This record gives sequence, C-alpha cells and structure tokens, in this order.
Amino acid sequence: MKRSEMKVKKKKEDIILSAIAIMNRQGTKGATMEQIAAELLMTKGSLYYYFRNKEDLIFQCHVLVLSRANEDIQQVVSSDKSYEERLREMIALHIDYAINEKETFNMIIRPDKTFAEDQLQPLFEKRAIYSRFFDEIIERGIESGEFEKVDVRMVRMILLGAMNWIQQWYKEDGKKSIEEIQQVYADYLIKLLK
Amino acid sequence: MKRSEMKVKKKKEDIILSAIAIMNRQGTKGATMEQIAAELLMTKGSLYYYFRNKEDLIFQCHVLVLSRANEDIQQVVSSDKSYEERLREMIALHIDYAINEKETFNMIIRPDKTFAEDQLQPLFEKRAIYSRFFDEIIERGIESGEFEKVDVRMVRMILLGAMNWIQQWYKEDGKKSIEEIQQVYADYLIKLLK
Amino acid sequence: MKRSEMKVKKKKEDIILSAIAIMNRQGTKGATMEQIAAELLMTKGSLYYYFRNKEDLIFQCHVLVLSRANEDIQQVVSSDKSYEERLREMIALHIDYAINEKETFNMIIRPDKTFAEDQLQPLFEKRAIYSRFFDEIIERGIESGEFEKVDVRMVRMILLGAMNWIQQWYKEDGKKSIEEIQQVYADYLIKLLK
Amino acid sequence: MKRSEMKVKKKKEDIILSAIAIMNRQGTKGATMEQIAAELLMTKGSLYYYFRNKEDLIFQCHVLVLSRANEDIQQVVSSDKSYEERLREMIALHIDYAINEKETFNMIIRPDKTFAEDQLQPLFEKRAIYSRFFDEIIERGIESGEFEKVDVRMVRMILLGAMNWIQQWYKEDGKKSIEEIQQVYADYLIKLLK
DNA sequence: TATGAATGAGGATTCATTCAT
DNA sequence: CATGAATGAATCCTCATTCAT
Repeated sequence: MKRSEMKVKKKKEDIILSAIAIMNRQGTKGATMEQIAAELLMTKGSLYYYFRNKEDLIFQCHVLVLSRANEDIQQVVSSDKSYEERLREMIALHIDYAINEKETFNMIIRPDKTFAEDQLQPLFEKRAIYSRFFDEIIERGIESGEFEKVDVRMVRMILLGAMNWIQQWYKEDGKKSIEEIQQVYADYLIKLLK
Repeated sequence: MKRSEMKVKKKKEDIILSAIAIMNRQGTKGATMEQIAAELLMTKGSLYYYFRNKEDLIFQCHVLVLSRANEDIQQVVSSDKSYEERLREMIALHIDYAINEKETFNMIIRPDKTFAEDQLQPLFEKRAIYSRFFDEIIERGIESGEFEKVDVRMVRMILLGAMNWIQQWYKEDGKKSIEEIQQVYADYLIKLLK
Repeated sequence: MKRSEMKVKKKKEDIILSAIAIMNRQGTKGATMEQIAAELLMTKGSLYYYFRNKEDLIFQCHVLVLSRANEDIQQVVSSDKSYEERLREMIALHIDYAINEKETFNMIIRPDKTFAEDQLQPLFEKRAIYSRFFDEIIERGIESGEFEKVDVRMVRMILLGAMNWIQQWYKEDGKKSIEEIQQVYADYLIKLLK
Repeated sequence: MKRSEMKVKKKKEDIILSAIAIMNRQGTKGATMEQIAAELLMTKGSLYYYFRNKEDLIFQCHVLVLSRANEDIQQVVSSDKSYEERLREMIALHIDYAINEKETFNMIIRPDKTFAEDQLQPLFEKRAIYSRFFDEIIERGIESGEFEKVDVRMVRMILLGAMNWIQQWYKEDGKKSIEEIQQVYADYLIKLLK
C-alpha cells in the first residue's frame, strides 16, 4: 500500500473513531455530520470526500469495531491454557470492552436497524463469528470434562447479556474497580458451567 | 376526578402507548410527532394539547412504563411463596416483559440521555425501586438460608443483564418457546445463588 | 367540494403557477424551492405542506398545464366549422400558447427526463391526446376532401415543430405582431395540406 | 502553433465534446464538473487547468459547435447545384445533425440564458450566420424563379422549427428511417416554396 | 500539468412548534 | 378541543472552486 493510501486509511479511521464516540453519546440520529466533522476540525464537506453519506459512515463504524473485536478475542481463544482459564480471559476482555470502550462496544452488541439487507448481512456474520468463539470454548470445555454439560447457546446468551449490561451501571468512582468486576463476574459466570 | 378529566387521562395514556411503540421501533429521535399522531388518527397539533412538547411526552412515557412495572413486580414479591419460587416468578415476569412488551420494556432498562437533571431524578428513583425488589428477595433468601451468601448487587446485575439481553436475540419462530426460555433461564440463574 | 378544499386547491395552483414561471426561466434544476416560495411570500417549509418534494411539484406542474391545454384545444376541435377553419384556429391557439404562455408551454412540449417511469406514463398519455386532436382534424379533413392526402403523422410533426419554435425567436417589439404570425403560419402550414 | 499548444487544443476539444454529451443528457445544471472529468478519466481539478470555470466551459461548448455547424453548412451552400437541390441538402444535413448529433445540436438551437451579455453576443452572431445561409438560398432561389415569392424569414423559421423538433420524437427503431424522414421533410417543406 | 484533498455556499428536506379559527 | 396551515431551525448532501504538492 502506498503512502497516500495509508494516509487516507488513517484519516478514515480517525473519522470513524470520532463518529463512534459521538453516536454512542447521542444515538445514530442524534449525531450530526457537522458535529463529527467539527470534532476532527474538518468541515462537513470533507467528510463527504471520505464517505458517500451518513449511512455509509455508520456502516463502516460497525465494520471496523466488529473486525477489531474478532481479532482480539481470537488471540485469547487460540492460546493453550485450560478452557476455564481461556473463558475467564474472554470474560475479562469483553468486560474491558464494555467499560473502557463503551462507545465502540455498543456497535458490537446492538445492531442498527437503519441498514438495508445487503449491508446488514456482513455485520450479522461478524457478530456471529464473535459469538461462536464463546460457543467453541464452552463446547470444548465440556468435551474435555472441564465444564459440565449445558445448553451451550443459552449459557452463552446469559454470559454475554450479563456482561453487556455492565456498561449501563458502571461508574468510575463506584464501589468496584474494573478488575474486581472482572473477577466477580468470571467467578459467578463460571459457576453456570460447573 | 370528573368525567372529563378521566377522558383526558385516558387519551394521554393512549398517546403514550402509541409513542412508546414507535419510539422503540425507531428510537427517540426517529419517532416524529406526526407519526405518533397519525397512529392515533389525530393531528400533530392535537398532541400539543396533551403534552407541552416532545420531551414532555417522552418523559411521561418513561414514567408510565416504570410505574406499571413496579406495580406488577410488587404483586409477585409480596406473595408468601418460598424465596426461590418468588425469584423464579420475578424472572418469568421480567422475561415476559422483555419479550412480549419489548417496546415498553426498553424504556425501563435504557435511560434516555436527553433529559434534564430534574426530570432524570424521578425516573432513576423508579428504576431503583424496581431493582430493589430483586435485591430484597435475594437478601431475604440468603437470610432464610434458601440462597447461599453472595454479592447481592452483583448477582442482581447479572440476573437483569442476562434477561434484558433476551430481546436482542429472541425470535417467535426460534427453537425455544417463551416458556422454555423462562424455565431455562430460571434454572441457570438460580444456580448462581445455590 | 368544501370551502377549505377549494382553498387548498387554489393555493396549490398558485404554487404551481409560480413554479412553472421560475422553472421555465431557469430550468428545472435551476429553480430552487426557496425561490418558488419567496415568489409567493411563503417559506420553504410551507411548500412542503402542499407538495411532498420538488419532484412532486414539478410533476404536478406538468399535469396542470397539459390538462388545461387539452381542455382548450378540445373546445376548438369540437366546433362545427370546416376542417381548414378548425385547423387554423388550432394553429392560432397553439401559437398563442407558445408566445403568451411561453412558460407553461414548455411543459407541454418538452418532457422532463427526471421522472420515474410510473410518473412519466400519465404525462405521455396527455401529450398523446393533444397530438391526436391534430391528427383527427387532418384525417377528417382528408376524408372530407378538404385536404389532400398526406402522411398525417409527419405533417402533424412538422406543424407542431414549426409552431413550437416560435417562442425561441419571438420578441414583443419585433416586426410581426402575434396576429400576423398566427395568420402567416396558418397560411403556410395549410399549404402543406393543399 | 507549437506541438504543446496543439496538444492543449486537442485536449480542450475532448473535454468540450464530453461536456456537450453530458450537458445535453442532463441539462446545464445537471452536468457536474466531476462527471465531465470522470468521462475523460481525469480529475475535477484538471479541468480547471483548461477552463477558468464551468461557465467558461459551457461557453466554449457553444462556440465549438456553432463554428462547426457553420463550416459544414457553408460547404453545401457554396456548391453549384440548383437552389432546390441545395436546400434539400441543407435540410438533410440539418436533420442529420438533429438526429445523429442530437447532443451538440441542442447547443445550436437552444441558447443558454446563463451567459452574460458579452458572452452572449458572439454566440448570437454565429447563430445568425447559420440562419442567414438558409435565407440566402431561399432568396436566391426566389430571384432565380425556382421558388415562389415568400416571406423569407417566416419560411426559414418554419423550416428550422419543423426540423429541430424531430429529435423530440425520433426513435431509432421507429417506423421511418433517417433517410425517409429527410426525404419526406424535404418534400413537404419545399412545398412551402412552390 | 495533474491530482488529491479540502472548503463553503447553497439547496432539498424534515420536524418540532405555534396559532388562528 | 381539534385542526389545518405556517414557520424556521436543523440536517443531509452536492458541487464549483481552490490550492499545495
């Protein structure tokens, strides 16, 4: 990739990151192209140089976030630790996302209904891949005897739901630190598999 | 209350209900006063007879939903069944909300950031009351020896998070019926307390 | 039709008339909704109360103009004068349109390519009806022996083309008055049929 | 003229030709600099090396087309055939333009109102020259006795109008071939002079 | 010469809100 | 009470134009 292409890619990413931040603060409809541009000290018009329209920008936001999340979780999944250990790490990572990258995180867990079918498809697939990482670890854990036999899909849903919810109540100055939450959640959630 | 006042109250409720439906379908910003009015065969202008402005309408939506939810859950809480039994019923009720009244439900669990501080307060209080019902049953269950000692707040968060998430994946024609989900979730979630 | 409906219809017509004027001065793209509104001392927003969007407004312009033209020409066609006489009157009428209602006239003769197929259809039909009035008189004139046998469609095309062109060069302070032009054109064009 | 100057001139012509094509398809306002550039595999920015601005480009389009038309028609006019023969050839040529070079043709017949007075002047002159070729043949035909005495200007207007209109209805797969149309039109139009 | 990037002025459209009737 | 009509601010988007490289 040439220097110039790199630069464009970088710029696009900057824009996407800003957009994600604002959209999660104010919702998809609430975030205006003007604001997004302003945040980056650009003009509205410039945004349209990089993205065809608002929908396109939103779409790319989702793509970026989901791709990154899948890369990260893959790292954890493919280690050679015990399944419980790996699941604990996955939980910690997911919670970290939920809290520290709250903004991007919402893009992972909540689909945007404004997309057309053909755009929705690739997003759903990426989300499915993310889920499957959890299923995989649970299944293999059961096979190995580390975990008790459970309804894998249901348990995965419970895990994810419980974790996704954290961002709704977490406060930096709350009683529990992030590490504590990661610890407590892992302990309780692993209980479902024992 | 006079006849006419009753009528106004009824009308307000009708409007709120329609508004909730539309807002959950399209988001707060996505729902227009026009649409809400149209759904009820009224005109935009009439809405303003009943509500000062859109913000007021949204606020009243939240109030209504939260009040009802609290009334419903209170019924369950104040029975004289075992604590596990009562918790199972609360779980069933909450899941029923999450699936069958998805639209109103989102008002309970997701706060709307567009409110001013003084409006936010009463909403938070109602939401806190709802949460406390769960805490109460868990605590009393522990005291009575039915449940094992746990971090009440954390476990409540896990319960609610897990259940709230159901609406994101539930499909009417899916593999599991609502009853099955209620059953499975109750079983797994109670495990956290045993 | 009730009083209020009348009023709306009247207003729509006013808007359409203004729109036609501006559009013919500056082209479809050149005319802005702002301008059209300003001409009528309304605001942009008000226009959208009466017309869904710009395309709709343009479409209605065409419909109105074509309908009126057909009504007018029908009057002439259904008299009981000789065919030559009637054709002369049709020519006079058409030329009158071309010169005095230049603005509306362009809507009759030049199709707008911006329309979707389903909107284009009714417009084409109306335009076809207008053409058929000419064909009819020419054909019946031939049958009656008043006119010599000709290729009806070709001759009609020549007639209309010749007349439509007038607006491109006519000037109020030119050498020929409208009446003279109507006279001269009728004389020459009738020659094609003799 | 130096090699490099030639190259620039050639490039300018290419641009103008593309511009004409697009403008006639979508109107002056509808054609964007972007499109015109894209058609030639250049970038928007490059256009501005060759033309001061859009208005300049449009102006040059008109100039080129009109110049060429005048050259072509001059050829026919200055032959030594009979006047009727020459007029027939001029009609054939003009119709050929109207159908086969529809795009450029519209530049000849329809003035663009967006020009400033000082730009308009040279265009009008060229258009006048084109007209005068027709007048000349008609006049000389009358003098020679080939044609009957007529109002030259009026007849010329009828001729041009009738022919210009053809492009509005001509279809490649229609009933009449171009040659037939040229034939029929010549026959009918010459009738006006006999 | 050519281009990629940026800009800002407009233009279409939406929508909460107001108000006379 | 209800509504039709009007408004204006906000928003998305387009495009001619500029300019550094």
